[in-house]
Amino acid sequence: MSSCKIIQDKNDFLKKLAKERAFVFNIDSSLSTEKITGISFCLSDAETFYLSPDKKSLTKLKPIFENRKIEKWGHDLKQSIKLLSQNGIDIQSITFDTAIAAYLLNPGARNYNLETLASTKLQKEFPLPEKNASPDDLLEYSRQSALIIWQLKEALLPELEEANLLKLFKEIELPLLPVLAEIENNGVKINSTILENASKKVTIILDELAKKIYKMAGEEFNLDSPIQLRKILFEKLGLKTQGLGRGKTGVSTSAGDLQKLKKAHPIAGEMLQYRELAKLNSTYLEALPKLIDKKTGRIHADFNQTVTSTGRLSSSDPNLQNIPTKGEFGKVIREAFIAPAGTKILAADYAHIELRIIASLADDEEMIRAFKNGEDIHSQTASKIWGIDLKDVTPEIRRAAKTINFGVTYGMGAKGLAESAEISINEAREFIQKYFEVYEGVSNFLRETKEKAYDLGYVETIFGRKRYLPEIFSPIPMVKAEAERMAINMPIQGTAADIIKMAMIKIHRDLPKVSPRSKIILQVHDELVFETPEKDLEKVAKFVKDAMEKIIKLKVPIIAEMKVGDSWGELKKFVIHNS
DNA sequence: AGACTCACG
DNA sequence: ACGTACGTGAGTCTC
Repeated sequence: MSSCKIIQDKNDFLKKLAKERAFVFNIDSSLSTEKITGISFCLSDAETFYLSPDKKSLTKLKPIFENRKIEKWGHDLKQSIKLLSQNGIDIQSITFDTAIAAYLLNPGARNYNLETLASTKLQKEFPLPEKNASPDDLLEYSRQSALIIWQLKEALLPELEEANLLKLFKEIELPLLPVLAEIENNGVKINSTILENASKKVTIILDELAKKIYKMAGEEFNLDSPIQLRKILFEKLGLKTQGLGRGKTGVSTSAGDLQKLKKAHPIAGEMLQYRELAKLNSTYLEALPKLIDKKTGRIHADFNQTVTSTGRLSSSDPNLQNIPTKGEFGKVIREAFIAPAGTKILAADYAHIELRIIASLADDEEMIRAFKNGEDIHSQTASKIWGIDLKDVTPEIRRAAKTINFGVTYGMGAKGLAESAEISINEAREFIQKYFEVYEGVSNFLRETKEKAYDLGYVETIFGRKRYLPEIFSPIPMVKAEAERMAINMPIQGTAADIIKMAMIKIHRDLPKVSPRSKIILQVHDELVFETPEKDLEKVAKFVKDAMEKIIKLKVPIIAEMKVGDSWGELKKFVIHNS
């Protein structure tokens, strides 16, 4: 590693940089202040340079970073894009990100930091600096990391080509990077008073529930401790544990199992209420107000691009993809996600996207006809499975059909269906059998997908995103069955992820022309959320709906449902008028 | 650090 | 006889 050359003079370096065809850069920043503390570079002849940026050098860097003819390579560049953007630099032509490349090559790895990649891809030890490292050591580490990134890029590019992942990389994942950076920089406005008031109410209810439960238990205990609850339920109160789930430490007290205990003892119902409210209070009502950024007054979550095995995004710090939707207080929490004065929240949801993808991938005649028909898909499924008229489908029957439609995308078994649809295992077996008679193409598709996983060791989406499943060759039936379910689910969930990512890229590119002040603020797997000036609502809704529905042509129509409101919690269907 | 539980799609 | 529906992230308890 000592072979790399070092440029000494800043102006010489900037002149040289401007003439490069491509370079690696790596930004160091302070975690607390989010300020750029240094930028290391690696140039074409393995020369490295470390820049302590001041106003002047950032000004000189701007035209270089914004020059579309100079390619920029880096590692985990989203944070860098955000930092540059906050300094008025709109970076162009990012053509390699080593973290994303490594993720596409093996999306199950979970860890794509430089230290790990240097070891696995370059057989090099590149340890993190010691805790008591000197400033010189840190500078040297930063410079070395730029060189490592260059070498990783050289190693990963042919691997992407070999695995046929280059198109996915260039056309979806890299263009998505600045979209995610912008979503994170945009953030979402929160009315913390709504959350604080709701938390006060919930705390009072929780106190009352606690008193009730202590009385029923005959003693006080920690309601948040599953172990203590287990002792109360099964030792002190002597409730039967038959038919209940088991974990590694004993009988489960999960919501599903408490539900089964409701008939045996009223304490179960009270615990269910306690759990529901305690969850909302600690995870959302109390937590979210603390995460409002003092500078922007908004919450800026992370949208992670290299986490999931299927190609979905994930969200963290905080997770804005699991904000409650159900119940009285669930609605209140969403009502705290507000649109600033003069704007509205606009939400666009793909309707039954995964089921449409199955219909298309499986080329299932019956399911394709159902979607083309435009009627409610679950009712149609119910009508066909039970051979009854559409008008005779009761809500109960429809609910069962909905469960089975969902279950198909997960590779369900009779037992799982029986549990979640609250029917007997025999009934579940019968439903599944009839389902595969009605949707024969789906049945064949699921079988072929498992066979493909076994032949190739991986499965893939329509865009060639791959998930490797070595467990499919396991001699242990349970391990193999698990891999088969993952094999079934990934092409469906992953294709949906590909599709919404493509839509996000198109929308991000063209939205400023339609409505320069509109912002993408959230992505929740099949939903995009925008903040839009009221006067632009009609044209933005029209543009977004059109972009989402036409981003790819399947064998069935793709439908995006539009909603609008003053907050994420009070959205009403938005009807687009014909022009 | 791991287990449990539960919020979302 | 049995542990079986996919993908996440976070708060809390326990050791």
